[in-house]
Parts: sequence; structure tokens; C-alpha cells
Amino acid sequence: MKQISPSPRSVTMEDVARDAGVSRALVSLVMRDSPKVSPAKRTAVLESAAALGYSPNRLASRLASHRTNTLGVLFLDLHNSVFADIYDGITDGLAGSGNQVMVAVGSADPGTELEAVRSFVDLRVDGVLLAGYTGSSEELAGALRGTPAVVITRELEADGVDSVLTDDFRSGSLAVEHLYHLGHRRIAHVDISDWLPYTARREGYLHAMKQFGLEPQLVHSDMTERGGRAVMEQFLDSGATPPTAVFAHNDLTAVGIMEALASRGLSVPGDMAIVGCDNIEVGASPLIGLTSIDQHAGQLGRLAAQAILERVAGTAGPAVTRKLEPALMVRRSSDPSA
Amino acid sequence: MKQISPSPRSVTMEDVARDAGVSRALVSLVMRDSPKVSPAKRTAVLESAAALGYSPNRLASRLASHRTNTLGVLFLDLHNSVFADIYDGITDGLAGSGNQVMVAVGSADPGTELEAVRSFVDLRVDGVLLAGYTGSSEELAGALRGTPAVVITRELEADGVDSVLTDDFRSGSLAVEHLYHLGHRRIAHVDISDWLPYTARREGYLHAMKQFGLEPQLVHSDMTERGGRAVMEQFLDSGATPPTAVFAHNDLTAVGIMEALASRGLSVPGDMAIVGCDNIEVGASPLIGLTSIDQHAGQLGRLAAQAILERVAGTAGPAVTRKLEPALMVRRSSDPSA
DNA sequence: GTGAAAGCGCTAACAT
DNA sequence: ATGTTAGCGCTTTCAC
Repeated sequence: MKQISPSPRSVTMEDVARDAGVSRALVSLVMRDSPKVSPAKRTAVLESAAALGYSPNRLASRLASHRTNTLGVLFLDLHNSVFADIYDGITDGLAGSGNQVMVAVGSADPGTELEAVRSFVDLRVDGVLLAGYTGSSEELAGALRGTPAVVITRELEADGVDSVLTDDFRSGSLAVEHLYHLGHRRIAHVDISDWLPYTARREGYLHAMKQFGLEPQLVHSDMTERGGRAVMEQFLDSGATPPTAVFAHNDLTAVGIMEALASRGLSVPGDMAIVGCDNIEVGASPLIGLTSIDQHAGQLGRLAAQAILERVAGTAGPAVTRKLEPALMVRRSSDPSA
Repeated sequence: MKQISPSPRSVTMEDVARDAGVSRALVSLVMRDSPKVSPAKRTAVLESAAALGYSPNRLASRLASHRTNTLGVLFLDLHNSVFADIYDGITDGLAGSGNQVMVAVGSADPGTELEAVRSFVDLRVDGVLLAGYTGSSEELAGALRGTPAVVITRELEADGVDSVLTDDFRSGSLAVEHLYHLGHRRIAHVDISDWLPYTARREGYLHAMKQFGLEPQLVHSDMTERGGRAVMEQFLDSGATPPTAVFAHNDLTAVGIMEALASRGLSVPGDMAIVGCDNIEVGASPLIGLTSIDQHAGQLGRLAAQAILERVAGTAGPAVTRKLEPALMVRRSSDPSA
């Protein structure tokens, strides 16, 4: 004889089966709407389930079935709307595939990022998507333990990990070329922390500067609006000869730089031309008019979704890299006639 | 004799136990770093685990332990940075509690929202946080099936569901009062869709307009930048006498309105004063200078985290509502001297 | 179609 | 401090 459960144990399949007068297995079939259940029993089961307030325990079903139909998505930063664009692309690319998405936020903290990935893996997601992962390839591989993954906005060498990104090197040189042709010669780059693996934009910048025989000038910031603002204020206060143009690692930083200039009464692009990167919504606003390099965030998300679906489906093979061409979006911050 | 697993079955606790020469239970204890394991066995187990590439199956552990230490968080829209602010508040308020967070995005679609909540519940999260839920209280209660929850930015009547919000009615009247005292008499409100449950800002606006004996003027939009822009362009094209001031449902809409005015060569606040709501980062930027009503998003997140932790801890009791006072942030869009 | 029974990988008494 | 043994709630052969 079963004892009365001490804690209000939840309704199980067993309870539903008993109530409906069928076996547990039958309830299971109904729940996954299998075609091989008679209409009569089906409705009986569904009615009992509803009456008892049954809620299937997906932990149990996933454990037993070895399938989760869930993808984990890790984002670097919710404050940067480029990740919202990527998210939209992902859901778009996943539509109709019958997969769920679990989101986590890494906050550029290696510990947090890996913890999130491990958490995904421990919950046996079918695959992991990482947009803006900042850790090492080895750590990632270690955390993934064979779970298929695709990194977005970055190229990374690891087994079973595809990469989907825009050619950041090209973005960097594209920015410099644009500014050079506008007549600029003192072009600075507001970069990110040295330890971050996102170096291609800087390299593209350095490469192009060298090509044009120009002296590069690097300043480091932290990818945020506040950071961009602080670094430019500091620079202006330093008394150093300011550049005539700045290419910022991303749009958030670029907007911060524009704020600093505005607060010092400097005009854009008159006193300084600004080019950002990512082409996020706010920058594109006519109120800001920030020239930027579009990395096609939505498309990246869509391609990543497609890639992970193929990996999950077992289309194995070596790691694949998809690299898109960036697109220069000229606006007022670099060209007043735009 | 065990057959060779057909699919590359993952390494289990059993395997680790065998390899380390201990029992499965001991491995379990080590994994949850229990203090009652001898250092020798502990290291032996950890070494075996590492050697075998063991990854604990949290589906199984959660199923067996009836505990997930995970909270589900649902956001309305990743493109609105107010949700990033709320997210920060939540993680801040959860710090040190040993809880994980799973995020989902509802996209103002009742189906998607409820699906996400059901998914959380089916995975047996300990609690659910909803920031910007747009569905009905009944549907939510049905999906929650008793799982504790707290809704953020909204007040909702349901068992075991707390509410944490800012007084939106007050926000609406605050905006009108501010504009009235600046001398405005034709003050319009750009509202959201009629079917959405976020009506308090409009009601506050209507109430204040009535108090001042002014004629209210409502226009509907969709909470996005693009939507705000479209509605204002349309309005200007209609030839109707434009208001001298507009209170927008949120900052995204307000920014869109400002864009429309700029594109028509109208000045803000000269031709039209604008007040938004949410006090998001971009609006606060000196480049935009949008007057807004701060709803203390970070604080809302923190309070919600606290509330859900209490609920989860079993501090039962009736549903609690915490309502904050909004704060008017005056900037250039309403007051050029700001 | 439907039911019985053997797991899925782990936790939680309990015993030692 | 460590091992034994029931389950957790569901899926999945495999008979009927």
C-alpha cells in the first residue's frame, strides 16, 4: 500500500492512466500525440489529464528518451542590440524545426560563459550557439564535451564547432579606406581589451593604415557606450593632438565617442569623423546618423541556426566556417552629405 | 553480460565509480562536493571523472532530487534595452543565491509567451519571472500550475504570483503635469495596441488631461522605434493640427517620433516637445536628450529576484505587490534649458 | 491498439 | 566515511 505523499507530489502519468483507466504507456503515446491511439482513449486520457491538472515532467521524458530538442544560446551582452538582431535571425532560422531555445548571458566573463555552456551541456541540449563568446577554444571544447556548437561573430578551431561570422578584418580595412578617401590621414582606432579574442577589426585597421602609409593610433575601451565616452573625454583632456577620424570597435563605443565630442562642443564629422561597426538600430537612427559597418547580424543568426540543425541531424564532417562580406553604411557621422 | 552500447552512450556515474573503485553513491557525493568524503577517495573520483570525460547528467539529478535551483525568466523584447536593465537587476538580486537563470523571449505573442512558461514549468524550474508579459492572468495561472512566479512591470491577480512594478498611472500623469507646466495645452499620447494589458500609462495621461481640463488625443503604435516613426509621419502627413507636445508609451516609440520630426525638419522641443517612458540608455544619451520617466528597471529586477527567492523558499502567503514611484528625468526633448 | 516491464542516470535514505 | 537499494517520471522494446 502506498503511503500518502508527504509533500504535495505532482500529478504523474501514472495518476492520469489510473484515472482514465488505461496504462501508463498509453498516456505517454497520447502525450506525444502518436497516431496509434484510438480517438476514444485519446480523448479520455486528455480529459483525465486536464481534470487532474497534469503537467508532463520533461526532465523525466528527456532522460528516458535521450532527446531534448533544445538548443542553448549564449549571448555576450543584452545591452548591445546586435545580439537582439542575431537572436531574431536564430529564431527565424529555427522556425518550424521543432526546436526550443534556452538563452543565457555570458557578460564577457570567462567563468560565467563556461558555466553557462556547461549548464547547457549538463542539461543535454542538442546543440549550443554562442554569439560573442570571449573564452578560449580549448575551454569551450572542454565544456562542450562533444556537444555540437556554432560560434557566431568569431572563427574558432575546435572539433564539431562551426563558425559563422562576418569578415572583421575586412570591416576594419573598409572603415579606414572609407575615411582615407574622405581625406582623413590621422585615423585612430578605439579598440577593446587586449585579452579579448576579437582582434580582426583592429588587424584590418592596422593593415589598411599600413597600406596607406599612415601612422596607426590605438586606444582601448570596453565595448560599451559609457566606455567609449570615457575614453574620448580622457583623450581630449590629455591635450594630445586629436585624430581627424575614429574607427570604433563597435557602434555602442562609437555612440559614446560622439557623446563625448558633443559634450566638448566638437562637431561630427567636422572636427572628427566617426565610423562604428555592427550597424545597430540606434546608430542608424537619423538622430545619430552613425556611419557603420554592417555585419548582417540577422543573417548570421539564420546561418548559425541552419548550421547547428545540420550538425544535430548528424551531418557530421569537419568544422565549417561561413564568412560574410561586411557592408559599409555611410551616414552623417563620416559624411555630412549622406 | 552487458552488450556494447550501440550509440556512443555517455559516461555515467557508474563508469566513474567503477574506474575509481568506489560506489556510485560516493561519486554522487563527490560531485555535489559533500564534506563527508575522504580526501583520498575524492581526488581518486575526480581523476577518474576527468580521465573519462564525465559530464553529470543534470536531467537525472534534477529528476531524482526534485530540485532544479533554476529560475525561468521571460522577456518581452530583446530590442528594448529596458529589459537588459531588468536582467541586470535580476542577476544582481540573485547573486549568491546559488540559482541559475534560463531566459526565454516572448515577443508579445500570447502563444510564444505561454509556450515558454509551460516549457519552464515542464522543466520544473523553481520559479518564473516575467518581464513584460502580455497575456491574461488566467492563462498564466494555467501554464504555471502552481509554480511560484512574479510579474515585472505589471500588476496581475493570480495565486502565488507577486507583482513588481512602477506606478504607471502616475508616470502618465507625471508626463502631462510636466508638459502642462511648461505651457503645453495640446498634449497627445502615442499609445500601444488596445488589446495589450498595459493601460495604466494611458489612464494616467487621461486622468491628468481631465484634471487640467484639456482635450486628450490618442494615437496607437506598437512600442517600437519604427512604429513611433511611422505613426508620427502619418500624423504629420494627415494635415491635422499637430499637438505641441507628445507623451509616448515608451522611449523606443519616443525616439521614433523624434526621428519623424527631424526628417520633416521640425524641431524638438520647439515645434513639439517629447516625453518618453522607461528612461533607457539611448534616450538618455546627450545626442538624443529624451525626457523620460524612469521606472527604475534595475531596481524592479532586484525586487523581483528577492520576491521569487522568498516564494521559492516557501515563504507563502498571499500575492504581494511592490509598486515604485516613477521619476521624471527632464532633458532637452521637453526643456531646452535642461 | 494496448499493456508489462526494463531501464534512463541520478539522489536519498539507511545500513554498515 | 562508504556501500546498498529503492525510487524519480517517463520512454521503449516487446508481447498480446
